[in-house]
Amino acid sequence: MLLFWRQGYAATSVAELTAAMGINPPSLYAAFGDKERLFLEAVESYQHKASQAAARLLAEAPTAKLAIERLLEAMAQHLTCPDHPSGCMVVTAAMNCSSDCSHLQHALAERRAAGTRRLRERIEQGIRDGELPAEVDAAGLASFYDTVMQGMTIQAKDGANREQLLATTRTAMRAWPSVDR
Amino acid sequence: MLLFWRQGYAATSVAELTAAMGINPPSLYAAFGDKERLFLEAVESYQHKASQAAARLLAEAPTAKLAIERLLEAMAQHLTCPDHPSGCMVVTAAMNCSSDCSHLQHALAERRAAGTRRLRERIEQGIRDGELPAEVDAAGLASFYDTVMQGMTIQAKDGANREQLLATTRTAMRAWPSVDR
DNA sequence: ACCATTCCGTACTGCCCGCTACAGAAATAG
DNA sequence: CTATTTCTGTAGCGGGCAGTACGGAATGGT
Repeated sequence: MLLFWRQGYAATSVAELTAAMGINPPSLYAAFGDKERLFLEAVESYQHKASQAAARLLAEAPTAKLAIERLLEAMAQHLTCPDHPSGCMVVTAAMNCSSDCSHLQHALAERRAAGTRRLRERIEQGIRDGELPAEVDAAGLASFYDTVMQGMTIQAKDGANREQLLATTRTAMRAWPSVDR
Repeated sequence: MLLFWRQGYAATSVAELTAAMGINPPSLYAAFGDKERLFLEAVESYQHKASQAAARLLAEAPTAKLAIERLLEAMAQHLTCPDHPSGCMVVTAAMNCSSDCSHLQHALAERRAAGTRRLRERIEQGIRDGELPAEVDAAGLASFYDTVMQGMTIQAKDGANREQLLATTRTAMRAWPSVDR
């Protein structure tokens, strides 16, 4: 998972994977089928924790605004954690793929879309709770904060530190619709 | 350039390049040296137009806020133009690289950093012109709008249309510091 | 203790990669 | 019209890729 995370699907060879796992190619193929299924399992393992944590964050925050804010902050923390590669694996791992693995790109794009959907649902909840005017475009707002988080992945990969990402987070929260707008 | 743009450096083979150019490998190597230098020339050609247009936009806008707003709008237009691959080549083309081409990643990261610098300078100009309070963090604001643009590249690659990106642009402009803040 | 089965390490396959040697064609010069 | 030079197309180089055939070692049931 760490190799795929750091280098992406195509740039990571089976030889690197087997070396990192301390096994030989036949064991890898017996256990996972092929490189592609191993990749999908790695993504699944990555996202299981990440998306559970995000879901809890979104659910437990008292307001939609706080939910988004905490999610952005958690993302800033996650993207710059020194214990693993920087940036979000779901965003970067299948960015440069030739045409023969476009289904991997689509699989990850689908996961990103699912994340946006959860964001939108939390914002819609905020509208129902009266925190936001009914005419607020929940999908557009979710898309905006998703865009910011994906941009933060690029920034993190380019070496931005945590404080810089948190500053971006604070700036992004200024775009939250005010009650009188 | 279009191939590198769509697929990235590593995923584009010399065979594809020669086929697209209608030449044979020896001609390519005689003209460009190797695949890497061809890539750098393609990036240079890409960015020459793009960054000139951006510089003009930034310079000609009457205020810093309008400059950033028009830049974001132009970016939304560029990222979703149907005449070429979606997304920004400088952001995506060397995202997944193995360790042996990390210098290409750094070269593109440097170009991205140069873009952020131009943004910051325009904002600092706005501060000098009294459009913004002196205590505004120009670097942080530039970094924020750069983050949004880079996130828009991911969105465009995931199929977002122009109107969606323009909506994100409008939302991002709400984060612009107001005079009384 | 014996045997069947499962595991694993070596060594390999065919394939495509970036890149190039070389021969024949085209163009230019005398 | 020939000689020389420049270009270009074919065919192939070593090498690394994803994936596998197979023999021997470890395991476990009887």
